Amino acid sequence: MASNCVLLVEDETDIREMLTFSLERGGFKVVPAETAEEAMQILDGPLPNIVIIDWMLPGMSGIDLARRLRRDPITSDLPLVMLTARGEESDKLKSFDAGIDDYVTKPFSPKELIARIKALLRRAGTPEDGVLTVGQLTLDTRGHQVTVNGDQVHVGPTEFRLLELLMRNPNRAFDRTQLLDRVWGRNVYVEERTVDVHVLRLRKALMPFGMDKAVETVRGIGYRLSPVPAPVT
Amino acid sequence: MASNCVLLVEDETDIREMLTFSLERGGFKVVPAETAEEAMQILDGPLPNIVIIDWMLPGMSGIDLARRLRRDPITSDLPLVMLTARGEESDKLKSFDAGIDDYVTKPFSPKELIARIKALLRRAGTPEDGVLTVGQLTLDTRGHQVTVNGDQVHVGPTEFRLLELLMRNPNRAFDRTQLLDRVWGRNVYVEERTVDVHVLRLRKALMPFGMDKAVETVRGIGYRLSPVPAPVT
DNA sequence: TGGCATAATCATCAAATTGTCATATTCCGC
DNA sequence: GCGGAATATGACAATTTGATGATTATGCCA
Repeated sequence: MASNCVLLVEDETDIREMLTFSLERGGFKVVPAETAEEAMQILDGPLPNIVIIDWMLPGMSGIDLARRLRRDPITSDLPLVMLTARGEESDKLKSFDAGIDDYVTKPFSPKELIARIKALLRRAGTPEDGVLTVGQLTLDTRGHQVTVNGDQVHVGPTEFRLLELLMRNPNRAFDRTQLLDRVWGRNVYVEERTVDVHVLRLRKALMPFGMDKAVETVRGIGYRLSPVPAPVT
Repeated sequence: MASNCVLLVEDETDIREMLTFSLERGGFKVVPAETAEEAMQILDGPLPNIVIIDWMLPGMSGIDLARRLRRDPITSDLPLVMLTARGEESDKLKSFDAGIDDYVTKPFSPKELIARIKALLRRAGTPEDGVLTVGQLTLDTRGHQVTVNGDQVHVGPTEFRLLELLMRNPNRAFDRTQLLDRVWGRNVYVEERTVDVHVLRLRKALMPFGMDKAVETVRGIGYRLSPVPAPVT
């Protein structure tokens, strides 16, 4: 399912179509559902990024759907927005109590709804943004951690920066001058051979995991990180 | 700053007092500020869990304050709720655009505001019950208690705040500057080495429970809390 | 005002990291 | 296969960084 995907659970055809139109114009992919039951069926497949639920639904009510989604571990983290015609305070409180994230009363401006959805997505957004992945290798820039299949790899600060550069540019070969400039910093004088040593140390650290082959030598040029170790020729 | 701590930025005395009363009855600790400038000064110290900002403020406006908080890395993650008398759509859109999380128009029901705050705190990863859990570690922000498998661990106030920050961001490495800013407060001058000492004390306190390994040193960077102590490499 | 608990600083020791060199080893064209 | 160039590797000393205990300062409460 695409990135900005909204599951819209609304039984009234005209409102559903109006919202679908507005949301799509707002850059969202919309999957419509007419009932809570249909919504749950859809949620058996790939998850959307957010679910918008109408309070009044035939069959299972919106709030029951919300409770259900919160209870299921698979959907319990999904951002939920409740939509309703009534401005009753007790309804709002019940909804929040059921675990929804936001509540919008009709009539509402589609723009405001979109703004609220975006704010919610921003807040719910996967906090792990600093994670680079190349093949089996994982580098967490926030946590300063390198892992192979979850196993922690210990590398020194310089090797970490070196690997980070390589992982940000997989398959690209850097010569030693470039590496020195970008890892050590410009106008810092160190021997070019020093790069070799750090590449060696990086490989040694990766060796126990069989990933040392990922750092390839480009003879006459420098080094390159390969997602898949090159097949032996 | 206590667990469910709300920074309330509101210049009108009666509204501020009414809100303070309601919020405290709702289980929040309230820190009031009359102006954006005062709020920023407060935010130089330990951070609250959420900030409620009135749209209309003397001096710097509420929306400018919101923008400012979003721009500063230290406060950029703070949940923000905008409060306003006007129901103007353009105001709402501008607020959401400035990065706020929710928007409530006066007159509003205090109960709804509290429900929205709780929903936001839930979404933002700040548990309302004040209990953080990372691995076997448990930290109760309300009772100011740290436990490992139910056994109480004694830590001083500074160690407590330090641990709280780390537990709110497991697996994330902080350098000493960040820790000083967020645990000690900004513009407080203390030696960077002081962090080491408090980390040491925290580890010592956790040692009898074998959890001292959870506080990991990230050489060249700072420290990190790991849910599962890393296997020796 | 003492006394106590916590905090901050400092000095020192231990450990990790780093750059360089000397010496293997590998690669490639011939 | 040979020779030279390029790369890999192991060792080492200097430097940086973190850990730790002693010491002093600070704040709080009776």
